[in-house]
Amino acid sequence: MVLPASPRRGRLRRPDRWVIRMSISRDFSLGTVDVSLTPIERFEEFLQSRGKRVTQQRRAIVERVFSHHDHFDADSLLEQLRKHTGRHAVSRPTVYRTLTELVDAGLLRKMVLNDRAVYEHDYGYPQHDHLHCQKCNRLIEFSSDEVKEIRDAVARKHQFRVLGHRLIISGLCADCSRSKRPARRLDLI
Amino acid sequence: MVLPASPRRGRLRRPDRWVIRMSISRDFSLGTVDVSLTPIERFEEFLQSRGKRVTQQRRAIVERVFSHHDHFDADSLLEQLRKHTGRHAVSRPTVYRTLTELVDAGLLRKMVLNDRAVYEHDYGYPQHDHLHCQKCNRLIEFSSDEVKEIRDAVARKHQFRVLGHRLIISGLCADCSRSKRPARRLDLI
DNA sequence: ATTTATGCAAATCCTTTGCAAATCT
DNA sequence: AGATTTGCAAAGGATTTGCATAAAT
Repeated sequence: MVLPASPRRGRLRRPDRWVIRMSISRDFSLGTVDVSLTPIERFEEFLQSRGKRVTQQRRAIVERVFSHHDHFDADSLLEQLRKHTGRHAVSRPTVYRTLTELVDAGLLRKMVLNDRAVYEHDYGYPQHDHLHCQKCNRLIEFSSDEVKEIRDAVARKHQFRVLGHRLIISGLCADCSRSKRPARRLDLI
Repeated sequence: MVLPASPRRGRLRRPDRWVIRMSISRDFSLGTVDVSLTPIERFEEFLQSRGKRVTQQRRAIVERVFSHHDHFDADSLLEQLRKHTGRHAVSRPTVYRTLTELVDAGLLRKMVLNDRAVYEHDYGYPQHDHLHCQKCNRLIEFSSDEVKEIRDAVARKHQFRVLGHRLIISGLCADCSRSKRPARRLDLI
């Protein structure tokens, strides 16, 4: 993902089995990510289990969010919805509210980069970590079993019950380290 | 440091003050941290190299910050300054401005936990990562050479120039995983 | 004597909330 | 019908900034 602007993609069909499309850099194969429910179905299940309702807005948001694999923030999602959903766009508060629900439902993961919340797919997507370019803001995903091993070993030693981890390696991506312009200050990782 | 129960933006009032419960756990020896300059000296050097001035406020802040090893945020620093520096306290904007300079100078590291910026010593302090308890907010420091090795290997593979990394393992600390109360939602790590 | 810093108040930015109207089940 | 959601406008909270004054070189 390159934070400020994000690319657009086509609409989401409804395949028998949901397929993840890629668009950002990724350094591991997805293999056959096998999830029995589509994100929308999974979300509806979640909503029902909590006595919440399946509204058009919630549906529109999940569809847009899972129409392509990318990192995004509330603003970019809002803009995508305006572009793609036209007059049925969703309001900003609803976007925020739904994003929170999607995280609760385990469909999205949230992280903070440069002082704003950034989301990425979680449901049906393999666990991974990130390289973050401080200059162009690009995110590169990578996966390392060793990280998880270290994590678990350290946790065990401290009798700590792991619920997750986040590793962000920050610096300059190949392109940016070639250019002369100075990098921005290492800020909020 | 035990961070306060995180007030989510806007929804809750922030507590007037939380108690900083002694310093944090550390799982590696400091060894003989060998730095030729004291933090204040180092900072003065930095300021001079940039044509900035050594003011009483900046001095007061560095002294307070390095008077003990702990994690802190702008508010707690501000309060410490009020307590210890009495009427010569420093204003909030100056605290923020100086904190930024200290990060630039390499004296402090900044991270975001529960939606607020948290700082810790960097100068003369060994590189390390954290275990973060989602329930009590405790931070446990640990050090692992392997993390750095993995980091560098991954970076090499991507021709990525590493400037730093951040690994936060979140979950429940030993104490909290014993207790019955439910953990808070995995939020902003 | 200059120039940079400080403090105050006000502004920003992202995010959340109160409430009446609209929408689900 | 009855309950939950939505959208709007406004509020919140951490952090930043404009500007006149104070302090450092």
